[in-house]
Amino acid sequence: MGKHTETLRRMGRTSTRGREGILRILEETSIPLSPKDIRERFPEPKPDTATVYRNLSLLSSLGLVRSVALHERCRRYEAAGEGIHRHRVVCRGCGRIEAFQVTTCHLAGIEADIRRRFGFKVTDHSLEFFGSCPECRKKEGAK
Amino acid sequence: MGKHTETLRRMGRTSTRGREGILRILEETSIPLSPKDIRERFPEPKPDTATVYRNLSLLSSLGLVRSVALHERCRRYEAAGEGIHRHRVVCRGCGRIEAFQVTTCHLAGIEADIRRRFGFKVTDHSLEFFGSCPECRKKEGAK
DNA sequence: CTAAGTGCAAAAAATTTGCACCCGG
DNA sequence: CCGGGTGCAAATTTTTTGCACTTAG
Repeated sequence: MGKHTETLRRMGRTSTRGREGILRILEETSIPLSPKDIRERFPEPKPDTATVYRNLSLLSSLGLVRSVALHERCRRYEAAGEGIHRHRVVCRGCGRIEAFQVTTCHLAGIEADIRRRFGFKVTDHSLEFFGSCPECRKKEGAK
Repeated sequence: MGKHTETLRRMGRTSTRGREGILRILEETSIPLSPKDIRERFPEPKPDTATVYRNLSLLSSLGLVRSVALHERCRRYEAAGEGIHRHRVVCRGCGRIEAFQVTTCHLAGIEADIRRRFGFKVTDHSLEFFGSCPECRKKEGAK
């Protein structure tokens, strides 16, 4: 049916309104969304909160979605996929979030180092920046 | 009284058992702890959970403590300070956490870039790695 | 038809808040 | 003594779970 039916099918899962919806919603935004945000963006009838959580957890384990931690009370999620590799800057003042792509991730060296030192095989990383956006800096004076 | 009385005093705050305790506990561990972990490591009488939360939030705003997001249900905290700059590797299989220091953080370039592109002044970042530890890789076979 | 997915209600876990009492300076 | 800090209880918020009903394949 939807755009992701195939992908889900290939992974042995059914394509449902809840799953298609979450994937679509996450693809339409550049900043990660909380489960609540996601639910609210569904057209009526909105899926149950429990369904959103269950599907996020399933899609995460399939690698189609990834959780992003921005040091808030709740987790956020973003679409995950092949070439997708984004990072974020979060303003400590107003909470504004900007996303950007990094051309080459300078972290390959660190990952190799981790492999050597701990034997951990790194499959993923998360990198977030925090600071003040132009507006908040202006407000606070010459900080 | 305690080791941190001076620091707190200088920042216009009182030194109390709760605050000294949290700072001491976080300095004694290399992996970040959850509020619950922290409370449990207090000798009797343990402070109230609310007190732990209130103090973590205060110490965070003073920059003496920092929250670390490891994509779990709860936040964790670590001691923050001058030269302290640690990152972590988390095993997706068993949850084991290893901490390590990075000699030079390769991120200065990215931070400058963010400044140029968004006008954000980056004051901090968080970088976490996820993967499988040697034990979990062994268990799962030749992954 | 049948397993997998969903809604609904309730539980569990994490975090926050109000208020009265207590203690550090 | 006084204001900030704490305990205790209760409220909020986030996330999970059990169960009966529905639906995709």
